[in-house]
Amino acid sequence: MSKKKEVTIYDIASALNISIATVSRALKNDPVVSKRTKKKIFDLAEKMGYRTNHFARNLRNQKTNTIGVIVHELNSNFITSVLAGIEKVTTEAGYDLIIAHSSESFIKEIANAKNLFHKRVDGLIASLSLDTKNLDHFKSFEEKNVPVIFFDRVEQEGKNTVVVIDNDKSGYQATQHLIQQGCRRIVHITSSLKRNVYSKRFKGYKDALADNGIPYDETLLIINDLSESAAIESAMKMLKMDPLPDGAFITNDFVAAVCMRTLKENNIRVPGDIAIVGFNNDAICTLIEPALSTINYPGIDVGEVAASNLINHLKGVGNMQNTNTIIIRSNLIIRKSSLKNESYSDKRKN
Amino acid sequence: MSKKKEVTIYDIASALNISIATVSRALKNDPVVSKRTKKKIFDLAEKMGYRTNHFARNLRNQKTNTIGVIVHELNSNFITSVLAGIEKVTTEAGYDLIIAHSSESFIKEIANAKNLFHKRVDGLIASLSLDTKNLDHFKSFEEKNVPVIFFDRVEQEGKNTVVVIDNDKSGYQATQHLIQQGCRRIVHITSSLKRNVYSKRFKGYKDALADNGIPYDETLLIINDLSESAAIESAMKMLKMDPLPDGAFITNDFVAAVCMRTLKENNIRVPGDIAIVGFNNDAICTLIEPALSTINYPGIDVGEVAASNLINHLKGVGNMQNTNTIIIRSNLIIRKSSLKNESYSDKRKN
DNA sequence: TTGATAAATGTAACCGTTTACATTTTTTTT
DNA sequence: AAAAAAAATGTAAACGGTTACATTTATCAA
Repeated sequence: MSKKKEVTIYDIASALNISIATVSRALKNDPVVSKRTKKKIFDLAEKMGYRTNHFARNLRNQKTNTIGVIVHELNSNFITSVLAGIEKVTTEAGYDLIIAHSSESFIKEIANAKNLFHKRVDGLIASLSLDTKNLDHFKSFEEKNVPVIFFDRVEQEGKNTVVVIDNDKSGYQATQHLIQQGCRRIVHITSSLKRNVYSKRFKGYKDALADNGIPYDETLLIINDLSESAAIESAMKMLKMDPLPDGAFITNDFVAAVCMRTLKENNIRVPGDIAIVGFNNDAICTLIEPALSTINYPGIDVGEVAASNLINHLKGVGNMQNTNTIIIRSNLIIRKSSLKNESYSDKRKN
Repeated sequence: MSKKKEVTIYDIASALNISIATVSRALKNDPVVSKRTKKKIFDLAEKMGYRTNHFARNLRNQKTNTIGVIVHELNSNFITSVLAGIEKVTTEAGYDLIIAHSSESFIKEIANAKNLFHKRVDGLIASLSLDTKNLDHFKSFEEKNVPVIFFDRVEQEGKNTVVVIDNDKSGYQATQHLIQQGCRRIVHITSSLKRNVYSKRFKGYKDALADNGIPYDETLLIINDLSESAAIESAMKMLKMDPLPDGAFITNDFVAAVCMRTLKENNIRVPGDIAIVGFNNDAICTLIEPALSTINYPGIDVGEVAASNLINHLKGVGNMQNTNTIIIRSNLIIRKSSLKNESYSDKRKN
C-alpha cells in the first residue's frame, strides 16, 4: 500500500556502477555516450520503471516547458478548435499546456494572468474577455521577457504579436451580401465595441452600407453579451422595430441561432422577412433551419499559427519584432438563411 | 532586453539580514515566525517581485499539485461542462490541471496516460475512448498508488471509483416515453456497446420494450460512431427500413440533430412520422426544430463530484475503498421532437 | 611502442525550496 | 537576578536532475 520509492538516476548509476552524469546524458540521448552504455542504461531504466523528474530538470534548466493559454470561454466551438490547433503544435514540440478561462470577466482574466505568471509559463497565448479594460496584467510578462501572443480578441496598438482575421473585410462581405439580397434595413447585433473583433466588423458593416448609398441608422445597432437571454432580448428589440428590419448581421452563430428561433416563434420568416448572416461557422449552422449563412473563422488555423509562432520565438528562430499582425484567411459561406434572391443563389451554387 | 534575474528567498534574506529558513517559513505564513518579521518579509517580497519557484518546492515536497484529465473529445458540450466542474473544484483547492484528449482513439489514450504518468500527476480523472480495449495503461498509476477516477465512460468491474448516471434507467425512461407516445417500432441509434454508457442504455431500451410487450427487433439497432457522416448514414438506414420506424432513441444529441435534419430533408415529419429522443441536453436541443427531447446529463455536477472526491482522497479525507460508484441524478426532458400525443403533452406541461 | 588525439566517463557545483534539529533571544517564574 | 520555559531564528542537508571542466580510456599514426 505504501508508495514505492521513485527510481532516480542515482539508482541506475549505482546499479550499473557508472556515474550519474553518464546516466543523465544517456537518458537525454546525448551522442557523447557510447552506444553500449546507452543501451544498458535505457534497458535498466525501462526495467526499473524510471521516470524523469521534471521538477528537478526544470529547476536546473530554469524553464518550465509550459505554455499558458487564457481564453474568454471554453464552451464555444470556435475556442475549442483554437485549443485543438494550439495543442497539436505544442505537444509536437514537447510543451505542456495550462488552459485558463476568464468567463468574459476582467477580474478573472487578471487572476488567470497572475496565476500563469507565478507558474512561470515560458509563453502565453490569450484572447481578451469582453469587459477587459486594459492590458496592465500582461505587463509582468513583458518585464520578464515572456512572449505573449494574442488571438481573436486583441489590442492592436501595443507591440504584441496578434493573430486575427480581417474582421473589417468580413463584416463588409457579410453586409454586402445582405444588400445584394435586397436588404435595406439591416440590423447589426454585436457585442462590446471595445473589442477589436466587434468594432472592426461594425466598421465593415457601416462601410458596406455607405458604399451602397444606404444611410447608417444607429437604431439598428444592438449591443449585447453572448448569452442566450441576451440573444432573446435582441430578437425582441428587432420585433419592436417599425418598420421591421429586412436583414441582420449577427456577429456570433449561437446568438444568431437563438435570434432566429425567437423570430420564427413570432412568425417572422427567415430569410423571407429577415435574412440573417452569423459569424464563426459553428456546427449548429447546418443543424438549424434554415441553415445559417456565416463567416467561416477557422479556429484550428488560428491556434496552430499562434502556437507555432510562439514556439519559434521561444526557440530563438525568427523574432517577433518584425511580425506584428498575422492575418488568417476567412470567408463568407452562403446558406439558406440569407438567400432571399433565388436567382443569385443559383448563380453562386453552380 | 536580457531576462532579469529571478528573485529568490536568498535575495530577500540577505537584504533583511535574516536566514532563508525564516523567509521560507514566513512566505508560507508559518505561525512560528513573528508578526514583525513576517510583515517585513511580505513587504519586501512584494516590492522585489518575488514569485515562488514551484519546481524547487515540488521537488522538495515530492508532489506535483497537478491533476491529469483524459477525455475522449474536447468538442462536446457535455465534456466542456464536465471540465468546467472539475476546474472549479481543483482551482479552489489549489491544484493545477493538465487536460489531454484521446479523440476516441485507444492508441492516443495510452499515449496520454503514459504522458501524464511521467508528468507525475497526483491524481487522474478519465473517460474512456470509444475503442479502448483494456485498462492496462492505467496499471502504472495503481502501482504508484496514484488515485484514478473514471467518469461517464467507465469500466465498472475494476475497483476504481466511477462517477456515472443511471444509464440503464435513463434508457428505460427514454424508451418508455416513446412507447407512451404510441411508438411501436423504435430505432435505437447508439455507439460501441463495449462502452458501459451505451450497453446500459441499450439494456434500458430492451427492458422498456419487454415491459410493454414489444418484441425486440435487432434490425432496429444501429451502431455507429458519433461523427456527422455516421449520423447521416444512420438516418439513411432508417429511411430504408420497411415499414418505417415510428420512433428513435439516439444516445447523443448531436447525432440526433443530424439524423433529424436528414430525415426532414427526406420529407419525414418529426415527431409526426418519427418521434425522437436524444441524450445529454446539449445547447442545440432547443435550437433545432422541433426542439429535441433528451436525457439531461449534468456534466458540471459530474465534474465537481469527480474532482472533489479525488481531492478528498489526496488529502486523506475519506477513503476511496468504500465509495466505488457515485451516481449523479439525470432526468428525461420532454420537448416537441417526441410529442406525438398532444393530450399527454398537455398533461405534462400544465 | 609511444605519443597525440579523440571518445567516453567522472566530479562536483548548482538550481530554489523545505524542514529536522540546533541555537539564540525573549518572556515568565520564583 | 537567576533559572526555566517559550518563542524566534539559524544551520545544513536533502530533493533529482544538468553541465563545465577534469580525468580516464580507446584509437590511430609514426
